Amino acid sequence: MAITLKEVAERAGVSRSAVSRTFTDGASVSFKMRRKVEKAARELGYSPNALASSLTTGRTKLIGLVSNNFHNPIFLQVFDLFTRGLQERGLRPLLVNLTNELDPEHSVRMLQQYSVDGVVVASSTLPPGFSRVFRDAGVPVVHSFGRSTATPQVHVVGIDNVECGRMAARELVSRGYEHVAFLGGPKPATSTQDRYSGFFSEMALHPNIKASYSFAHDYSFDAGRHKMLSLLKENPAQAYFCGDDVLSIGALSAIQDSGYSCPEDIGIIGLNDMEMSGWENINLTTIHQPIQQIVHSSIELMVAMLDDPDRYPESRIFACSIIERGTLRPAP
Amino acid sequence: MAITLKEVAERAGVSRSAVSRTFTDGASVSFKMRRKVEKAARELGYSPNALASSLTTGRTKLIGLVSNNFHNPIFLQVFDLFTRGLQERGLRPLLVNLTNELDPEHSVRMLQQYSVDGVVVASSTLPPGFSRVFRDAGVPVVHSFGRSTATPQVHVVGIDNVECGRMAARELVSRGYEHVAFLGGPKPATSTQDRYSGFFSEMALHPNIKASYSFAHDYSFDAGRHKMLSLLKENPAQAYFCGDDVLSIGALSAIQDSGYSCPEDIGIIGLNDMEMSGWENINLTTIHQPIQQIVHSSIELMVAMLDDPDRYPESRIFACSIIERGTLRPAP
DNA sequence: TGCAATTTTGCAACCGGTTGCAAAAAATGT
DNA sequence: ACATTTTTTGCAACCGGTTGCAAAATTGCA
Repeated sequence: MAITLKEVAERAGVSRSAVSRTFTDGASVSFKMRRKVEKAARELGYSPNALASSLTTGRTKLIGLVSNNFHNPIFLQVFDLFTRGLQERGLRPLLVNLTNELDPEHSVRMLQQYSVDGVVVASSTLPPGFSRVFRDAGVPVVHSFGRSTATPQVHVVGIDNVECGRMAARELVSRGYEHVAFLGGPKPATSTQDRYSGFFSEMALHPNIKASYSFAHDYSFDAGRHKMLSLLKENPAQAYFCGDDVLSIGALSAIQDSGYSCPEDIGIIGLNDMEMSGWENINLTTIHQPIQQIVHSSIELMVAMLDDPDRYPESRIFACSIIERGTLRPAP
Repeated sequence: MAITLKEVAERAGVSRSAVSRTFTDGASVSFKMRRKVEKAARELGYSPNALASSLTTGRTKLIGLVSNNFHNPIFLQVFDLFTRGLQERGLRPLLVNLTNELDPEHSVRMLQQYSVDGVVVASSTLPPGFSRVFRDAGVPVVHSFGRSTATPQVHVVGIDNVECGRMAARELVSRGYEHVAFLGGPKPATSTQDRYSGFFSEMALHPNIKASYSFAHDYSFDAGRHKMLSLLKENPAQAYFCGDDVLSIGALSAIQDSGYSCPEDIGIIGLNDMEMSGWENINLTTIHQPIQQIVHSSIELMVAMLDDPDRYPESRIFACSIIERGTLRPAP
């Protein structure tokens, strides 16, 4: 068993409170006392038990990091940024994998049992109601990559997916395509819905351009490939705005395998700008989502909420931009 | 603040111990008592504080999941498997990102402060000494994807990298290549060293085949691409065994961009068989590393160690196999 | 040097649970 | 019905810390 406060106190010949105080900054300890205690602690190899102290302080510095997206490579980057960012601030990410978990209440209970100081929900496919459950349970929550609304009920940090849809549509229009299409991710995801509505609101301004749509059942390579293979069998569009990059890459592979070429026969524009999209043998034109900013901002917001749990919910939206690579033909 | 044991006890009109007992299985509680307590708990929305109980039981069910590899897509799968596997057993992964962390002691201290029940180190690039630090601190540790030795000092679960090197060499020999090469990952990584020595021990049996080597400074696309670009400028080999898949894909992109073609001009065999390697527009021939088995076995071992912390250290090695796709030319 | 103001220290209660032990209650046997 | 065994329950101490409060020690100032 590890060394405890009491043992240090005995060895240093002081009270337990004295030891406790030398290890809490801001406490009143004389220089001599501090030295005595630190010496004893060093000799014994003592380090305070964070969980025991959390009992009285009410702070664990544990942050639930909840996600359901463990198949999209962009989330590796998201986890990297979150874990490092949290660690730098002395917070500890307790990772919760929601895959196959149908009952959000279950995760809420679990995280409450561990007295997490806050929860970050990182997902674009979870319904807004999910993060609200945490809020209702009195746990500070930030929904990263969530849907931002004018009247947010929990803190949301992300992008304006409607605007991204418009942006993609404008880009395809400007390239002179006469038949464009939306190939979305999972239909129920808010990100899919918003990109869809943005895309078609823009296309409505161009009634002479044909615009169609379909959905892949997943933000995944296989789903994109599969859907595109079937689209290619019947009158495909000239260019597709795909749900995200990994879906786009699936679609690209389908295009190539079916004897078409991209961007000559069919154009593709993705969304996310994940690292891999820049690889020379993929070279995907895509809309850049500023992941780093989103994560940093989420952490900042979380830290702010730890001080003020009743902070008024806000939406933080970051601008996206088109990264031109090789999967759209040049404007005529 | 959350509901506590005491409040439930008061409402149910019983002692605190009675409440505690109804929530610890295996404890002696009469049916009537259990019902009374559960009713009160339900009405109050009580759920026990896991950290408080850990104080007396000495168990937190927290498992440190330590890694330094947040850039290799294969680790997303690793995290997925670990988090789900641990969750299924009622354990909670506390994620630690070691990127930029030079001092292992620091992480050890941090994990000790949180009284983790055990630590999984998931990395092929961390030195064996790193996981030993945990063992020395009295924390049960499993090193996944680590180097297995005949006399393990901590539990290791992984593959036989030396054998993989041999396997790759044999494969290239059998394909009739006359100049082969090893393009390793970071030189200090044990995985690199072992694959290197296996590769050359096999090639030593074929003195008439030219064999050269070099190292990329990282298991990454950029490192692979960069290294291959420079190799292509001077007398490249006919086929390369690359450090891992992501390195291979970087190398492939360099080959294609330099006007060579794969497998016609230059062959590539990778290692890992990550999901992406099977994508039709990558289609990499590679050595399959049974990640799922490794993770499952690591978790199993960890669970076993929770019951018996002094369990004798063992190495668990899983067989790899070649997955033939399109980046090696057929045997002559 | 003496006295008030300030700082440092220890006591003891508390955070939210668990558990050994003995008393109380229920079950069993005759 | 009573004695005996078994099960259930509550008391109180404990897990490893923190913290309000008052006593003790130190400091400042006349």
